Amino acid sequence: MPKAVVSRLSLYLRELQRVIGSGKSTISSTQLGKMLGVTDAQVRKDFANFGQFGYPGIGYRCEELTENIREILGTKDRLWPVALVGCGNLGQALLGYAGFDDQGFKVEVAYDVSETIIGQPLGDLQVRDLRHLEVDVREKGIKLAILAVPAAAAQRVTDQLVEVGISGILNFAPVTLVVPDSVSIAEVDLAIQLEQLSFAVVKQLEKE
Amino acid sequence: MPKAVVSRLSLYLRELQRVIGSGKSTISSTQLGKMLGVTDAQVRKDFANFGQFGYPGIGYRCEELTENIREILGTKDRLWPVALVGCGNLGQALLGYAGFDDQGFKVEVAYDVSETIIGQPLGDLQVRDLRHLEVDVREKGIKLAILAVPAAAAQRVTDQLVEVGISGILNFAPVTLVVPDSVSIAEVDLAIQLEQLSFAVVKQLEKE
DNA sequence: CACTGTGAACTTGTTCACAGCA
DNA sequence: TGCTGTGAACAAGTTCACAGTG
Repeated sequence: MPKAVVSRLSLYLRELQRVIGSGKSTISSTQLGKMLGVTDAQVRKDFANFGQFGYPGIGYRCEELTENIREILGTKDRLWPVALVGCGNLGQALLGYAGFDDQGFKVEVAYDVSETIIGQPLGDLQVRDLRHLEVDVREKGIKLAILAVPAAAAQRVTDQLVEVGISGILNFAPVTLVVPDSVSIAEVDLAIQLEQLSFAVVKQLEKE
Repeated sequence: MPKAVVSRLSLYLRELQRVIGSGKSTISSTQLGKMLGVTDAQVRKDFANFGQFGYPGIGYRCEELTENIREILGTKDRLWPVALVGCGNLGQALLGYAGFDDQGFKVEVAYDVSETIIGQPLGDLQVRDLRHLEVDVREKGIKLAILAVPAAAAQRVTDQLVEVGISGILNFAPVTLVVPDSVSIAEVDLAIQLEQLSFAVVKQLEKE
């Protein structure tokens, strides 16, 4: 199965939630595809990887499809506890960021190594010493971590995360992390995103 | 040309900067490829899209290659002025985030629409009323914007950005933005990234 | 000799086109 | 009729393998 499929599933989900909000109860592959700029065949093929969710002549029932996608992504009837590691500027903002909760994720613990930050209240949490990581992770069954530490510390902290059994890391440090195959990484590098835009803009200017 | 090439260019650049920092002056496609998990042929093909940068028998000169990539991405000898739109939690953190400057981007202005935020100092800037957008963008020659407003406002603000001539938008709102073809969008949706991890983790667990 | 650059082979991912169903 | 599900055709992207070069 193409791995771009999974990221499209997330996008379908996002659109479906909007569609449901607007009161529609079914949607065709053509309509759903248009919303994110893919063909109708693509939409159907994507879902076909996981089963048969549609109704010929009708389309897809929004509520039902939503549940099916959640099931596939692993966020149905489940709230993933997440550890936030690094409570500087970015970490703090991420904690404040809404958007997570209703998608099935909840930041349960926040860590830092700086004496001045440890113990501070942050949202409805209190920043904890990274030393507690191992015990907390075991106790709370945490599998996912958000890594918002400085680049220089990223690999070292990652090694600790892997050590205590974290299986997925959302990495904000501009560094290629080395992890075992059993651990997944998602990367967000803001400079890289801006570079992509820069390239696109320069190319566009040339075209004119 | 495959469009994944451009994002790999950014990654090559990131690694090269590390390599240069460690004192190496040349690097082979094999070495560079290993750093981000691609084949040596891939590395060479990627660069071949833009010219001939390597030296048979030697490899690539790191400094030179870095400059060439910057040239391609449009960040060589140039500092892109960027507008930050939305100065809530996330917006503020993004402003504080380092990483931008030395990559050729500088947030020059920050906007909000909330009376309580407008006028507040933020880093070495002062939050401005979004109404000034048009004049500022023209005066400062701004082409790129970071959009960190609530989902509900995202499309409306985007329309304004497009209107005043912004050509690239880094979007943090969990919404598919509609823009003309001449405008580029890069998306960062944190919930989607976590969903990708959730899927990967669930799949991994099944495997065991 | 160690490496790049590149056409040709291959693999992966997308679209087409139509059978089958409500 | 309006739509899904899907094999078959096609397109895009990646790897191979080797000629060419300092």
